[in-house]
Amino acid sequence: MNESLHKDVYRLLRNTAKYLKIELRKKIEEYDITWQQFHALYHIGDEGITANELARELNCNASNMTGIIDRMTDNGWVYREHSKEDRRVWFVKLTDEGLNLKNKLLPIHQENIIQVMSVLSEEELMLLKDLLSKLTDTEALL
Amino acid sequence: MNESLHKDVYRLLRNTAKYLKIELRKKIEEYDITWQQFHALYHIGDEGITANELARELNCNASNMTGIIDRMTDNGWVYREHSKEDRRVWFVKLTDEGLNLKNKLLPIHQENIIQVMSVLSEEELMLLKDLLSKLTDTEALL
DNA sequence: AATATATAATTCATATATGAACTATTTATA
DNA sequence: TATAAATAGTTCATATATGAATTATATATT
Repeated sequence: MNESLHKDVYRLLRNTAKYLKIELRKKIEEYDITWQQFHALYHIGDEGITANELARELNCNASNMTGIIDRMTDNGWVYREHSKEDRRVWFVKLTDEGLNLKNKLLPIHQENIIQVMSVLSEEELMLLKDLLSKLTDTEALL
Repeated sequence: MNESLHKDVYRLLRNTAKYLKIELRKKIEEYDITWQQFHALYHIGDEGITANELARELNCNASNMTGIIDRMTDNGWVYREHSKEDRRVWFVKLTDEGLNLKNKLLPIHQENIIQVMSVLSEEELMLLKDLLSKLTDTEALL
């Protein structure tokens, strides 16, 4: 098999993901929130979420999460609340302002995603989904 | 059309790219070089390359490049050489040590890429390539 | 030639990433 | 129950990212 095909597709995959991110990110950051802070907002539900869970959702590590939550706290969008069952655990919860911002930005972001992905037909999207799933389902990645 | 399909595929695309990167990165960083510094090494040919061109190759911005080149210089892998035609321009060139490291790591990285991508058949790779190309070929992204 | 404009690279301020070490708790186990 | 091992979150050091402002130089225009 032509082995440069592997490299070409890998490069294209990385670049595509990166360009889509840049495109979507630009649109979100127009609303004076960083990309990662927006994603954190996205994953904080009414019950709150722990820093560790949030880090897992964002695919980032816990130490990184601390700073992001700190800055969001400074911005008035979230606050920390100690867990009663486990004194080690903090729940991150939305302030009213944070909830408002989330409710405002979420539909915008969803619409942006649909827009950039709409280049592909439904058949193509399902096909792409299958191919990508194969790549992440490998033992080597887990 | 089911609109959550767009979001699912977008998320999968981002996650796949991220996991592949993490996997490949881990293997490279075993050799005591950072991921970005390795990619810089990758793109510096015998004639050298300017900081701006290098930044474009790495999809990062020029201000970022300065620090990466600085650290690579500290590590003894590259040096800067003033252009004779244009005093604003610096060429980044490989030292012998940098060239040795590049020659050592390049085939390892290529092999790693082939390994993770080999989950897909040649037909699947070509299909994936087509689908991804459609996503980056949109006007919206340029 | 004098001035305005553009360009290459850097510096600065801020926000992520990453992994190692550390603190406070909790859970497991001898 | 005393102690070891595990866990949640933080701090620290270092390396990227990003965009705005700055410096030095080159090019275009009058």
